[in-house]
Amino acid sequence: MGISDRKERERLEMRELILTEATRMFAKVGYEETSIRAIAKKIEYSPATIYNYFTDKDDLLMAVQEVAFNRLLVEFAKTVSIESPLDRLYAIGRIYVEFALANPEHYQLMFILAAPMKFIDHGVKWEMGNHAFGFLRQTVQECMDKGLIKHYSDSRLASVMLWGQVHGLVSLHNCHRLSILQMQESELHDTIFASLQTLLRMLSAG
Amino acid sequence: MGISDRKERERLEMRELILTEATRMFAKVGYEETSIRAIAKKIEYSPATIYNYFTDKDDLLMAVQEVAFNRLLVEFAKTVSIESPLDRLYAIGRIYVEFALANPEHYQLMFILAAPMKFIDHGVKWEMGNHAFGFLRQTVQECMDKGLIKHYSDSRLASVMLWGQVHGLVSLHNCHRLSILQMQESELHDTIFASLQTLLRMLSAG
DNA sequence: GGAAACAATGAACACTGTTCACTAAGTTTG
DNA sequence: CAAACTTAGTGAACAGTGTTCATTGTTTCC
Repeated sequence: MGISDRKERERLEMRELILTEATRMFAKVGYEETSIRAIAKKIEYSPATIYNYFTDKDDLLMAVQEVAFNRLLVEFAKTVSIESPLDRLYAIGRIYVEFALANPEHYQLMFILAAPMKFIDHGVKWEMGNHAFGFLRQTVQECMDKGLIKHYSDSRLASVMLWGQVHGLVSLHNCHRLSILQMQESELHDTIFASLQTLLRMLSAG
Repeated sequence: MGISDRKERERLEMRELILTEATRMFAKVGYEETSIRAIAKKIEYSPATIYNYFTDKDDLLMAVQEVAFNRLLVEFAKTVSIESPLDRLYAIGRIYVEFALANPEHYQLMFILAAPMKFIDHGVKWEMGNHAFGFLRQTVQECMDKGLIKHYSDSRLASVMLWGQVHGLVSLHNCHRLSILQMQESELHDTIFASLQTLLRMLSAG
């Protein structure tokens, strides 16, 4: 049936139109500050139309989160060619930090906002998070297999420590809490990268 | 003039009434989910009355942040009797984590929400943050003076690394991002404390 | 050509933070 | 004591939010 194929295609195109605009606007002014009405106006449709393609704003948020995660994963994938797992680990951390600094609003809806996790906890898995974390953990495991990280025996624990370190610093920075250091923007960035490097050095010097 | 004294006192009492209720409700359901109308109803006043004591919701938020910070600082103060600066450092970290886990919504408005920092960056200092960070930094400095932390020469940098580590883990946990570890709540808590301990051990084993 | 399916929407609902003219009470003055 | 002034409290309104739903107009099917 060619007609229903076309309908399906048009439906996906419409969904994509909304999603693309939402992704752009969420990145620009943030999730909370972007209204359904504003998205509708930009794509020249009625606000109610959006609800024919997404059940609610949270659903839209989840879709944008997926887009953002895929962008991060594309960056992560560039590190597979790095042979030394320790170098690769640093590269992953660096990419994570750079992503967070370059896309603060997307970072927020991936790792900070409570909203997208509503239906998590109810048995539903957080697939995107799992995927990204798995990528990190794999490299950490490789480091441990080669005896490059000795402080830990469980790659999950070492990974979560690394994740916590970089997430902590970039999120403090993105919400202006590091202003107390009275540093220039570039100095702050350097501080974050240096902390990552220090942590890795200490972990590998076990 | 006794009357204007009484008026001043009554004004402060009214401010306190609003602030107390706001503090309670922000802790219970969070800042965003607490409406001015709900606070007004609870204290049996009109919503407009609140605006006679606080310029807007952000102003109220800042006042609650101060209350929350004072509570954290009271806990911090209990560590001054610990002689070993390294033990004291661990105690401070533990208190920080426990506070964040016990008061997630207050933690959020102290360290995560962007709103209260609007007028920061414009030259205004973030006094409460400075105060709490100063407390941490002092102990870190003492550790360095006694040669207990060798990886760093600047206590600011060592402090911000520690802060980043604990903030990262508790904030990931509080917004359910650590669900991917599929651990029990108590296991997650242990993991956070263990990470703090590991970091301190590594820093002191320089 | 008439019936069924469906995408798009205008209007409404229940909220939100916030403002402001107005009331009523308390305080100061003549 | 009464009149003038100050001030705390408020009802009503405004502009905005996410969301729902009956109605429209078009397309597809028989």
